Amino acid sequence: MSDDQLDLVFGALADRTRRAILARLAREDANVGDLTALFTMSQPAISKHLKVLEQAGLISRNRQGTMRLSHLEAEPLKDATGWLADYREYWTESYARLDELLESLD
Amino acid sequence: MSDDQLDLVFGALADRTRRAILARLAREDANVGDLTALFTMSQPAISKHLKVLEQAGLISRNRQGTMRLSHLEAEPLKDATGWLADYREYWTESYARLDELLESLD
DNA sequence: GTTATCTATAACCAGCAAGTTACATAAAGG
DNA sequence: CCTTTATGTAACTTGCTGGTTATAGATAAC
Repeated sequence: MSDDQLDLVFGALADRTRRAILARLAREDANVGDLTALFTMSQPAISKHLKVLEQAGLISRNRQGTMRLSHLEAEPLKDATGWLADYREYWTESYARLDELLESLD
Repeated sequence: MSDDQLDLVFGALADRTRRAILARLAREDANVGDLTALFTMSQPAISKHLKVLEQAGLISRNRQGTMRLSHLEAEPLKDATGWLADYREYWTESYARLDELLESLD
């Protein structure tokens, strides 16, 4: 994954509103109105966040009537995880398998 | 991990210079001069990046004579990976084990 | 074609981020 | 002490981020 792409992905994840949007989209696709209702900010603000997420490749969007549904595209999250994984040997539990960590999060 | 902490960690990772600093520190601790030599920017700029990394918990620093050694603290990277892992079921290879991905990166 | 609904865009503002140069501070050595 | 080396801090500039309001554009319904 290129530095440019990592800039976009980590930059997108650096905002808690955008992380919350991703969490919402993980459950189900949503339109702009749905997402706006979740936060205390204006619809244009949400549209901007969606644009950032789209440019990072984290969501795709398609029209459904007058609405535009946002859909989670988690592939870049995998790539970001891959980047982070290079450091797993420096974690405290150096030799614990990562999926054990993952289990512990459930 | 708190939203505040995730803001700091992902924010720190959103800059390629800081990612490169982490990559360097993964090999060996380094002082500010060492790190400055790796980039085309001034020493104060590097000191600022180190401050950001320190506030995110990604490095620790201790004096060694007139120098200050930066040391990688990868625990927050584990936490960030944990956050990302919640989305692993949405990745294309939905049911591939994450450690298989990790192997493929070596 | 008018209207209503949903979303995008434009213009603006405040604050922060990332860099600079100049200078201050800390520790070690003669 | 005075100097040298290494690093931090202050002040400043530039540009981006995240929000706002107002308005424009696209689609569906009538």
